[in-house]
Amino acid sequence: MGNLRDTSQRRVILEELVRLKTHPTANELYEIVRKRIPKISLGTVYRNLELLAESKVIQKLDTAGTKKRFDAMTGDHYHVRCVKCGKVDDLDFPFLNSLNKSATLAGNYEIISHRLEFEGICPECRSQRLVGKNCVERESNSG
Amino acid sequence: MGNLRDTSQRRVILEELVRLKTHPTANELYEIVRKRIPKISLGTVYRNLELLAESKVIQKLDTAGTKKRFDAMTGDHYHVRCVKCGKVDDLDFPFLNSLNKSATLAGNYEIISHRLEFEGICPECRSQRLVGKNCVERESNSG
DNA sequence: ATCATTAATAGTAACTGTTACTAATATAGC
DNA sequence: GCTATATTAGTAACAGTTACTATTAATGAT
Repeated sequence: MGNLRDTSQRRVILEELVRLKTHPTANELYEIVRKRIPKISLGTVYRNLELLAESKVIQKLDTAGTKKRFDAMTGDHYHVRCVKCGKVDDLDFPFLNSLNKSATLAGNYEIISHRLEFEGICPECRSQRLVGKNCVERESNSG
Repeated sequence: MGNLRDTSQRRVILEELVRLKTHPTANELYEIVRKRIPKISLGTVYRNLELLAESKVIQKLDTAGTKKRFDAMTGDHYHVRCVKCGKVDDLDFPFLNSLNKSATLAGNYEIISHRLEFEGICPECRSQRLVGKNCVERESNSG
């Protein structure tokens, strides 16, 4: 883990993030880690998530909204966010390596990366719609 | 403008956003509008940007980073952010309408939209690099 | 031009999400 | 076990944003 010391807080933070598939915010992860380390500090969780992202152990998601999210899966891949319940899932979609080159040719920037995120309705919310429940749209309110 | 009253503050906020091509944050726009309305309140700028976005008069950009950005150009189009100087430009790149359908077929979500943003080096920073100046990377520090 | 209604404003307080500070503690290497 | 130092908990501070309320301005009718 590079130059980072092997503290129990850091290990538990990483273990829980690896276990989660929900790309949690720092606050959401903090609530989970607190069950195992009751005296852990929110600042410790924030700091460790940043450190682990800087060390490429995890990935920080620069997604829509004002909260940072984190992902234990560090390879290039896309995400999808449910506009009903707000859940963020991985999307098994081929990575579009050619996009950067195409975009460089299209304009006058030298393109080095892209970020692509999808929005949709997850299977659970889709099945609720079919049943006829009137799910009130919750997320995608950026305020 | 829908049900919105035609106040001078609202008109100036919209005029300046239309004039700008930099997809400014609320604070950046506030500094510009204050030159024309010295007593305008930051809260007024925030509230009007949200109202204008809700009324589809402008577009709110859910881009990377913690600050909201706004764009007077409401049609579907992509943006590119310079990793050197932080500027955000429009990218003249064909809108990938088929992405949503491809993504729906790839997974179990019903995809309804996507957001795609590019990162690169703008012409100005590219030309500085060629001249040999050591530009220290500024943005893309999410802290 | 005036009036009544009501949306909108300025200024301020409060909130959310995040980061910095510092005394104390834990890790790592010897 | 000791020393150096990274890391922590708790707290303060910060950045970005939104809510509150007395006051003001826009609007439509007359």
